[in-house]
Amino acid sequence: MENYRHLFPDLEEGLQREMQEKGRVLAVKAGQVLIQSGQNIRNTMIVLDGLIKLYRENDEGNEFFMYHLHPGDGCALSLICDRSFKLSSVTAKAVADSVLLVVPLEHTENWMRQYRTWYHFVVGTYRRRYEELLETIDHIAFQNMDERLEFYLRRHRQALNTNVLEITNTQIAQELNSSREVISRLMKKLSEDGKVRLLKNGIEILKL
Amino acid sequence: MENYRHLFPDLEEGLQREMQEKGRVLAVKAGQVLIQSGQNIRNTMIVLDGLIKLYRENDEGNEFFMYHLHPGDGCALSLICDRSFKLSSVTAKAVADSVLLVVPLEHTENWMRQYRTWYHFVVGTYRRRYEELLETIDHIAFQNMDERLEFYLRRHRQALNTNVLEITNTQIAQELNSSREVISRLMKKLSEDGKVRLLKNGIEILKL
DNA sequence: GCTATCCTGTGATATTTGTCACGAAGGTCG
DNA sequence: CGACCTTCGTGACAAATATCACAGGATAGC
Repeated sequence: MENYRHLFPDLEEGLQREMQEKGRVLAVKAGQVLIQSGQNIRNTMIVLDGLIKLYRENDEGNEFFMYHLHPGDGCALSLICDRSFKLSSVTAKAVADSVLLVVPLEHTENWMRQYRTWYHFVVGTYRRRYEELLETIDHIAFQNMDERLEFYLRRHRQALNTNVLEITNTQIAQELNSSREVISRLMKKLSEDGKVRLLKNGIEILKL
Repeated sequence: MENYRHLFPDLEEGLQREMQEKGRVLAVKAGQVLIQSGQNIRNTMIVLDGLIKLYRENDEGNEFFMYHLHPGDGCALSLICDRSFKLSSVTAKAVADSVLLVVPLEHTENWMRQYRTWYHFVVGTYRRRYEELLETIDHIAFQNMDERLEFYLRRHRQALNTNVLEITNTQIAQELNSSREVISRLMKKLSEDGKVRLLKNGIEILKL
């Protein structure tokens, strides 16, 4: 945890110490599922390193990409659980090898009243995620697949900080709840427009 | 405010007094717009009476129904604003004549640390709205228009607590970001299936 | 009663997206 | 090398939804 203090410049000294004492550092492998849909939440999770992806899932096994969590981000759903240990309705999966700080919920509720900076952290987290969800709704509600695909690519380029995304059309189709063929065709169009280049095992983003 | 105490059985005595002192009671007419997209938020709003509808809007004037606020509900976006006075990205409109409690943000941040019950109130509010948004995403992402329409009708019957909705197809189409004709056709189907009855100025929900 | 307006119903058609079928390219492993 | 797997591209088709055009009914205001 000491190595990660730079991620939380706004959190006060005492709080940082408590995070170190009460929290457990957990390393996870790329691809590992952290929270399964329908599982109880008993811990707050904060990303220290790596990258986490959050999905919404439904009964029939369809999934839908919500947003990424970067180092310094907390998982909104697990930050405030109101003691009721509600069921989680999303799936969190590590995109890259990642490191998490796991803190039992009983501590974080105390921090909420004890540390003004923690309150700001939680409030900021929730608000950002809420607005990110709103943005997602905008896209599904108002836009066509081609625009949504471009947005998806931009988002992923930014999150992974690379112009080359090693990802299959099948995977994209799943996360946008579309079908491989549709993505394939749209991708061809993007390529013809010079917006991306199709590599043999991924996509290079040229200008989006 | 005294008349509305029963709405907040969980809020502690001192807090209720402060709400009464610091808050301003505001009556609004049905149809009135409370928060316009892009407007600054400087006050927390809590619904005391009536019914408020929240919409997401985009640049081209399309709107999309998000959820209702009932008496006792706080407006999530305005509850925690993190002092940054961010722009609001939604529109709130009174469905019926309504009464609101308006509290300047500087007070509510203090309450957050001072009153444990306020903290729970805010946390609960945010979480519920967050999950409501998730549910909305499920519907747009995974379901067809007919299912979404049924869900819309159920939601409105529940919110308005009546089986007769005085609402036009045009209005529904807007809120689902569809078109009047589509709603008209689907409504006919619902009627043929005996799920609704089409009245001359509204819809009676029979079994949904 | 006349006109303007709003809401509705409906056919025809276009667009978007999903589904099915199939073949090609590349990779892995025995 | 050959069997197998995954991925991709693509044509043909189906389904869902949007759009256009138009007509009828209700209602408010004059």
